[in-house]
Amino acid sequence: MDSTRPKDALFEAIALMGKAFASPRRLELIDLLAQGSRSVDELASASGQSNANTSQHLQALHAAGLVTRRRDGLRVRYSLAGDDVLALWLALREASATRLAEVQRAAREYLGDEVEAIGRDELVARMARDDVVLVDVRPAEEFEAGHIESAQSIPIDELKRRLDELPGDREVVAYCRGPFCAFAHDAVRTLRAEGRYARRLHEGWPEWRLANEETPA
Amino acid sequence: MDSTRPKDALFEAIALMGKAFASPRRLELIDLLAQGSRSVDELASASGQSNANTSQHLQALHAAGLVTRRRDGLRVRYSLAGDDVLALWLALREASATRLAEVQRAAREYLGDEVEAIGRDELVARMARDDVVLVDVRPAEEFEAGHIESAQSIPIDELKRRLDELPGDREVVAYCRGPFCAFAHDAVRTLRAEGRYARRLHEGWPEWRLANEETPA
DNA sequence: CAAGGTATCAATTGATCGCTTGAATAACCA
DNA sequence: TGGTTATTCAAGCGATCAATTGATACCTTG
Repeated sequence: MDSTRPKDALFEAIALMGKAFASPRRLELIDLLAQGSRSVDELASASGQSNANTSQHLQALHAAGLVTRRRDGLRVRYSLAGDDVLALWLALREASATRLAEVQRAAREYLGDEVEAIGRDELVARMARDDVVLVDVRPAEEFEAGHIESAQSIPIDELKRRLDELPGDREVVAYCRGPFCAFAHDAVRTLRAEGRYARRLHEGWPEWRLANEETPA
Repeated sequence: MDSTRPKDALFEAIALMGKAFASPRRLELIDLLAQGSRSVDELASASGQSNANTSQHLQALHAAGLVTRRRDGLRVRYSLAGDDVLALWLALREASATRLAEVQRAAREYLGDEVEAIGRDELVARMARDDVVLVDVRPAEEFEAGHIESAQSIPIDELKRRLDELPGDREVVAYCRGPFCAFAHDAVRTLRAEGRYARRLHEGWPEWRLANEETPA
């Protein structure tokens, strides 16, 4: 019963996709693409890598079936291949945060002191009562590529000088790219330093979108 | 805003887990562990690898937080670290089957011609009518480690000489380790060659168990 | 058609990975 | 205690991978 050879081929094929998740650079690219499609040099500068290296990693991701690309004039825009890929990335990130002390430590180091958070259910309830103002603190292009319905866009860079756009009588909830993105943490700290009551949404736009796709309105 | 260094540490930490999914051997070990806990040399012989090599891969999986181990007398028994890890493996397998032609080809090669399958919902309905007989064709130890409630165990090796244990008036549904396990396919082909009406359950025991954990009875 | 920007290719280097071999350790048993 | 089995450790070799560099291909604009 040495039927092991064709079985090896199967696992080798699956490992083609697994290998794509083995490099920190590629994970960062996937994380960026979770916000929406991007060109090669947008991704290169966002991740601080050379164009050539970024292109190479993107091709690896493409070979693994994780991303799609299409030409757009001079540029090539890459996107995640589908919501199953996004879900896979979120599951890996979540599992690593649960199981690896290294990840928890790195996250604390990167995000700084924990700030008060709010869950999706509570946010939905508060929004129904028109009780909070929801702020998307990601860069404007990402907001335009997709955002939570009733949110207003104030990129984290501009938050300090646009404080007066926020009504003073309601709590502020900030969200950004996800639980490992520092923007919402920074926003909450900034707002609290100004004496406002602010919390961060525990999840980011990709998680929100995915949850709403699964249970369509 | 060169906040990229601590962020790199985060992605590097997550990649520690990603790397664990980059080797076909380790994927095979994960797949075996999805059936239940196993000792090192059970895993070594099941995967056709040397003990030392298997032990090394298991330690890599342990360092990545994907498996737990405990001594049991002379042996060390490894298990998956939790259902989130199982879900992650199933998601990777599913995504790779969707996105990689390589995987589809290897699966066809390994499983042989497609045999008629049945989904979970239909099976549940038929079982409620006591209309089918459900057979677990995995090795007996795996059946004992956990199985679908009303199933009877007939390992694929013994199926041919135990055909008379199956009532002749009902359809047979066979299941095994999962959609990429050949046992159920083989069982259905064997039974059809004997003139019985048989189908395979589209999923295996781990998928069934996980689905029932999520929506507890 | 030439110029300029964007993306990819090709070749190289150093680092890491995967597997083997042989020795060491741990638990059990007589 | 000494023997046996299961697992792990340590060293080594070949193969693969990640990043750099410089050159090439592709598309648009003038």
